[in-house]
Amino acid sequence: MKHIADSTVRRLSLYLRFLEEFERQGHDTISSGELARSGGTTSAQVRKDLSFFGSFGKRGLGYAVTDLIASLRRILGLEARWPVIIIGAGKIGAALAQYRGFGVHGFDVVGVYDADPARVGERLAGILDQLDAALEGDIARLQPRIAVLCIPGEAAQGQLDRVVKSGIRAVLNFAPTALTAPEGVAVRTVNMATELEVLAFALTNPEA
Amino acid sequence: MKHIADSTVRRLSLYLRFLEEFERQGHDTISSGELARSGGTTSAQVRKDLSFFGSFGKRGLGYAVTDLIASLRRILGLEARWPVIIIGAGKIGAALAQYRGFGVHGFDVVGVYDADPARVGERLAGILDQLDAALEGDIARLQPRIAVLCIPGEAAQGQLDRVVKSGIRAVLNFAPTALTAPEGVAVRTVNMATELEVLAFALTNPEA
DNA sequence: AGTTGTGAAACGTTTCACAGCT
DNA sequence: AGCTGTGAAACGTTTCACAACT
Repeated sequence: MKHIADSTVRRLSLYLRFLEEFERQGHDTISSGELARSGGTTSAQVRKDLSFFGSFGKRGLGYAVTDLIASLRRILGLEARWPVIIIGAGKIGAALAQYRGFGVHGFDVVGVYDADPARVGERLAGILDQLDAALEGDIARLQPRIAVLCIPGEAAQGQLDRVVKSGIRAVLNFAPTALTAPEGVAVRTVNMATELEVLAFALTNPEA
Repeated sequence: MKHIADSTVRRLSLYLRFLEEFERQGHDTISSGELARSGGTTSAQVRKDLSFFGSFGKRGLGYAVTDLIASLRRILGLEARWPVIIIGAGKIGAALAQYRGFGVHGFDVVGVYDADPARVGERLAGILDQLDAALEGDIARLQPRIAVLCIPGEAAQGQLDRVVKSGIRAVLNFAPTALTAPEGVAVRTVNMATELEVLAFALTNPEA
């Protein structure tokens, strides 16, 4: 397959989100123009994004909402459910562990780990474990495919290396550090400080 | 000023993060190559990013760490502190409100609002307020420059319109919805579902 | 008539490569 | 000798515009 741009995949995810809403509202077809408005893009962009994966519409008519949802779910790899572990049960880790949206979108939190498993209390009972040597065994047993890192910056690279060594190939990083991973491991970093600084820059340089 | 790419601003923020660490380790000069490694990019990219704003290095030598930190802080608009309000005190909103990293990086949480101010309890006491008609008055009085939306998707556009009408020009959105804002208002959306779906795509299409 | 799918053009970003300083 | 700063080249992404189809 030809290489697909990150920006394309991000938009496909947004289209899917909007289509699900659109279907709930009882619509059964949608045009690239309507879909574009939802994602803050253009109709040509929508058609181009989809064209990388095939031909899903009917000329003169648009796209069948239910079919397009199914196609996008298949393209994004959401036909199966994805088991996820969360490393770090501080405020962010604990908030994510309890976030119901995970499950709705096809991701199952199968484990939460913290160096101090007492820290969060009974709400994570049954799922919060000691972050120690047992992690490797748990990964082998539960086969999580994605690890979410919610630990301090200085611990992040170490835990990333560790889960990669155990076979995990996708990491979502909330630590405020750029991480390096071997070829074939997907890492996405969500960095609060950077997001705020981009906004500070925009406020400081309104014309840029 | 020439338009600056979003990707450039993001990298500047990462460079700053790394430089602060590098300074703490006692180094006083750094080359574009060393800085590049930290941000997962190339030395030419680092030099190009900086060149949009001026000339900060010494040929043959590199960059003076402390000076470059000061320059980046000025470029990003971090010389003053930025007052921030958080709309929504659910799990994510409450976690952010208590996140110390905000303050460290020059952002002050001056208000947290929720439709039900009883929900979080005493830890946000003195800062958590009812999300009601008083918001407009608070914005006029406290002059926050950035609003962080931590509310359900269906409420997000409404609260965005509201804070924009009160004069806020920068919004960080954690609701899983694409938002529209008038020209001149910077909006950044952090969407958990999309981040996970990009990882699911990467796992499903290892070659793409 | 209306909308898709898609090559080609336009645009933007990154990489190259080297002149110019220190 | 070493490293920056930067035009120019290469590359990637978005937009255009229109033929193809319903």
